[in-house]
Amino acid sequence: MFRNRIELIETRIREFLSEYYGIEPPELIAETPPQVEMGDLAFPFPFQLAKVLRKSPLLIAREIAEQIGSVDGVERFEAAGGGFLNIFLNRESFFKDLYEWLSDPETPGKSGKIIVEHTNINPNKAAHIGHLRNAVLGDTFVRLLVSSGREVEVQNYIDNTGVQVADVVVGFHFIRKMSLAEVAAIEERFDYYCWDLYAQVSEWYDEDPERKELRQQVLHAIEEGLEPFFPLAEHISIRIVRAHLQTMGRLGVHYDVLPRESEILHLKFWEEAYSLLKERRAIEFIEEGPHAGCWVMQLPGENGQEDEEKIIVRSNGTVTYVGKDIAYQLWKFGLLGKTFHYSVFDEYEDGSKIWITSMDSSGEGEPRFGAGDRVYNVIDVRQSYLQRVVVQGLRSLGYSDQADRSTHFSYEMVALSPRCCSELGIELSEEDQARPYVEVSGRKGLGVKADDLIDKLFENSLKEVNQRQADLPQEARDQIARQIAVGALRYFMLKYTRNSVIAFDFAEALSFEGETGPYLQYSIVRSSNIFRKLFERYPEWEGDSWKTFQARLWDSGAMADLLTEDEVWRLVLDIARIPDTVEQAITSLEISGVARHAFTIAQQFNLFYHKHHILSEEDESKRAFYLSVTDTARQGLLHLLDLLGIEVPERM
RNA sequence: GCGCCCGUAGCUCAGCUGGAUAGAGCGUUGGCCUCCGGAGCCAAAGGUCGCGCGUUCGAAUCGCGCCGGGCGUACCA
Repeated sequence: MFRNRIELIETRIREFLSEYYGIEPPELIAETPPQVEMGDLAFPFPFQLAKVLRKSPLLIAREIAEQIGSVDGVERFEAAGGGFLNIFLNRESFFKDLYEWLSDPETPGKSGKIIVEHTNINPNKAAHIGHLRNAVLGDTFVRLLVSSGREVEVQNYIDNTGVQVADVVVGFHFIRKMSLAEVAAIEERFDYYCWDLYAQVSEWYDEDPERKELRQQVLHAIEEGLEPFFPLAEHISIRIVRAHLQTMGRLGVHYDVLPRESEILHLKFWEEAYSLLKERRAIEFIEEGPHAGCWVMQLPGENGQEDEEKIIVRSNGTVTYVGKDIAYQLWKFGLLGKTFHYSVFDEYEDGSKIWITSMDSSGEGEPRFGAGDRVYNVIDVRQSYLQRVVVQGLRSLGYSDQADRSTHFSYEMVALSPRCCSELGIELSEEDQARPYVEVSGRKGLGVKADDLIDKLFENSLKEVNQRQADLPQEARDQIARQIAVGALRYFMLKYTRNSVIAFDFAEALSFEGETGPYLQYSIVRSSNIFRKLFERYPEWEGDSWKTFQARLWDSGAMADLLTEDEVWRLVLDIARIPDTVEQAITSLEISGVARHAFTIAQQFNLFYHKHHILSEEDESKRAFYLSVTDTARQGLLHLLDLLGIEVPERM
């Protein structure tokens, strides 16, 4: 709604410039003045016109402000600074429109299915904080897309036949010497058990590099479906995937389908892609040189760089990981001529199902996945090179449209601060001590497990809730503590820009004060409390009946006077900017802006809350006005937190 | 070597496609509950925006070159 207004104003300015000066102006960019007192919009274009019109920018801005006349929705124009054209909106009509928009903020549907792949954790150990960043970013991005009317399919790829699973199989079979039955009988947390085992296997390899032969042997057996390794690998990966879904489920992260590498293998996706790649000369066979005997793809060098070769098929005939990824990407766009079968893997509380790929049809009701119009792969920045290869694969095959619609949603890793390491009891080398952060390493078992962090957050918030809400039954307190823990964690993962490395620090992650999820939740709880108390004190305002007082105010024409206060107006403007913020987050893949915007609004609201005592306001129309503002902030924040996947407790 | 990213307050980070006096949180210091809940609010202190050129009416933002740090660059995934 804000955008529409701006566009109307821009059109009018454009008309005026051509009538009055007879010129076509450059791009009109609407900015926000540094202070509300200076106006609601600022146009710097007079600076650019100065040369053409041979007048000072300030003079131009003045002429326009004086001559343009009245424009719909605009209170007045003003020349400011060295030559800005500033605009003051008509606050009353603006506020009323905003209020209406908030009652139904969703945008109409758009056609085309968007596929978002995220999480994608190797199913051989517990999830850690790095995986949390991926899942929370991916899940939030999905929420943003859905709210803007897009159809979205969420895929979580499972590499169940890779080396990482093989390593754990090696650990169980050769180190622990356990059978499948014995492994199945393990009662302790399986993902945690494997976390330690995987680290142990890595050390075991280091002691004697020849032991890595076992990995190859196991890997081969898994691919071929041979006893005893294949069933063991299957058991491990399925059990770990369940653990991962459980972990992510705690944060409200859901998936539609789990495509597995085993099906990609057995349904011969790669063979299909391979023949396509050869047929269309996207890859070539190398006769001599260091890559002799390999099939490689040419990567056009960026800005004057030399072309590079990326090996897709090794000289021994086996395919690299990227090769399989190209096949998978082709399938995502429905370009492979092959597809999976599916069976139900699990069901969420809301009744929606999560499907997993399978070899055979499970019968009726099998959904159709893949064949998207746009694909986003949420993967950390370290995989940029491989993602570039995948996209080049599509392009080389002649699918340049699909290549253009393939997006690597990249983000920086979560690392551990040295302080965090010492808190975990991890000893660092002097060299590592001096670093700003240390990479998480599953191989070394170095990291913070996702569930441990969530547990700790829950424990801390429960302590607070027990203090503040002692009268509530335990179950209710647990529920609130859970919501706060999730709110804190999701916000923490979203507040940083994508390409900043998070040097994980417990003190910051566990904070509930300042720029945190709980601060946002608290602001909303406060606004709810106002209404609850209102209904207690003024029964005639109960439910929606306060809106009759609001309607009276709106008709009275007293609104304009009440909206003169800049603090209130700033809050209103910030709420009106929500759709822009969301749209910008989608196009720039930068979600932190949405998180920050929510914080800004919450801050403004808290300021307003402290400045005005709403319930004791004697003047009914003023009271109705303050309630309208409260309601606006509340709706805006609820909408934003919904997008961020953060629930709001009843009390806290 | 080459490519990508980062360098802004003591610490952690914002700063939109260049725009008006560089912001927030934490921490520090000092205030604020006869009042809708203090997970809150207010105030103060704290900055050569890594350095140097350049483009521009205007640069934290764009270009080039340095310095410091990180990550990629495998017949690993």
